Amino acid sequence: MSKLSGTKKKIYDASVKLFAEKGYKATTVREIAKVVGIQQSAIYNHFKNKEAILDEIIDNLSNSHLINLFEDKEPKEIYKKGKSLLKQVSNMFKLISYDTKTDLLFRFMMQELFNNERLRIFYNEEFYQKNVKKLSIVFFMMMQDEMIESMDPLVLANEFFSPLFFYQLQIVRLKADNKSTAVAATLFEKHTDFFWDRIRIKNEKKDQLF
Amino acid sequence: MSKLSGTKKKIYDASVKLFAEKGYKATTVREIAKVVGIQQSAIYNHFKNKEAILDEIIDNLSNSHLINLFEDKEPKEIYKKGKSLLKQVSNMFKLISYDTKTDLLFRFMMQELFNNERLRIFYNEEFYQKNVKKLSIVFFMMMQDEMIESMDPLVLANEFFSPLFFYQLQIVRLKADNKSTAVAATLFEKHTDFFWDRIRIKNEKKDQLF
DNA sequence: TATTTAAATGAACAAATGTTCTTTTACTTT
DNA sequence: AAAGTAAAAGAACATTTGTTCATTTAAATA
Repeated sequence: MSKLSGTKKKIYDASVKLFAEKGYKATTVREIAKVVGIQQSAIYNHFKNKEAILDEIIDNLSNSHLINLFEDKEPKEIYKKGKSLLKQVSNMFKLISYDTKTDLLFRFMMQELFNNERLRIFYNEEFYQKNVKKLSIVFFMMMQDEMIESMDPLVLANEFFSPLFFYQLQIVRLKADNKSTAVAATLFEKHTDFFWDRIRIKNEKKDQLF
Repeated sequence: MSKLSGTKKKIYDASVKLFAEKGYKATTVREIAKVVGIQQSAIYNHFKNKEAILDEIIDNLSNSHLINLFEDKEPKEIYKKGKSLLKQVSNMFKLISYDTKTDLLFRFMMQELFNNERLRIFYNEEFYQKNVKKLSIVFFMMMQDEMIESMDPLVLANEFFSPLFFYQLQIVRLKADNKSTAVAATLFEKHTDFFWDRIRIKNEKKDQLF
């Protein structure tokens, strides 16, 4: 997407912004053109029609940082990091909600989720399933290594994932009203602390001191 | 809302359905009229304009079951119920996502969240803050009664609330594609089990048997 | 029953919107 | 410099959409 002709990229970026802020249906071709600084008819030199812009945005979601919580590293390599790995994942969610590009993509995704089946498929497969499965593999390995308690890894992955998603939604929603996100932002770390502290297998020697 | 003239209620219900399924902007007055079975002009005998329908729906969200997780009971009366109270709250979320009326309201709320400031205020104050605060009071009392471990009650409330919200969104999304919700539905209970088991203060006598 | 009121119809309008087409401009290639 | 190509502008069109209005129909009231 980065190697597009200047104008096409501008149209694309303006559309992401407007679709995220107002929704696809409420955004007009004239508005997009105005943001780019061209005539509405010029848009059709770069995209077949309005829907083609939408399709291209959805196509490119897979390449965004929206979904790469693990930076493409394999579970085997990283599970030993324990809590700091979870901190890292939690931080990725936080970054997504604060980065000015990915937060628009997240908002766009939530905005159009119920209006676009392809987007629901992306959300389910790439954003949710893929990450939760990877998380559950990591948790499974942690269990085998007796770092954390044994239980259904998939349930555990969902329990770790879902608050992060929710807090992310909170941040993006608060930003939509230019409200302070400070309190909500602390919940990312507090979640990881709370979560890890309740699943980790505690050092018995330490415990017996009490 | 129930004591409206027949036609007004029909318009209202059809609008909720269509707004939830396609979004406010994408729904036309002619579509609403078609679902009701009248001419589009007849709608204006009951509502000033299209936006007035939207406003009335938002006004009435406060009266819906969408937000009453506790059935108006006071924390003092209910905190002693412990886990079964959490089960009950968890079940309310599940019911909302399966009830054919409230699931439309929830979908409507998520659909229009970023397009309507009044809706965001409702979401924040009535749906989120109110329930999380009530939850944190309940948790605080449980802590004082030494039923659960001591920690920040508000963090705990968020940790309990957020997965339920997420699973609710999952159900509604899956239903949008007529997919099976069976797996997602089990997560409501598993969340409560997981959560309670990790915060409750365990009976020491029992524990010492091991 | 006669009269008033409310609600539905059918036609129409004005504005908005996606899209197309022709012309003009600007840049690249030979 | 000339020719060719890509992109922008400007005008226009066909639909869609929210809304209005005069007229008819139905229901309630006196």
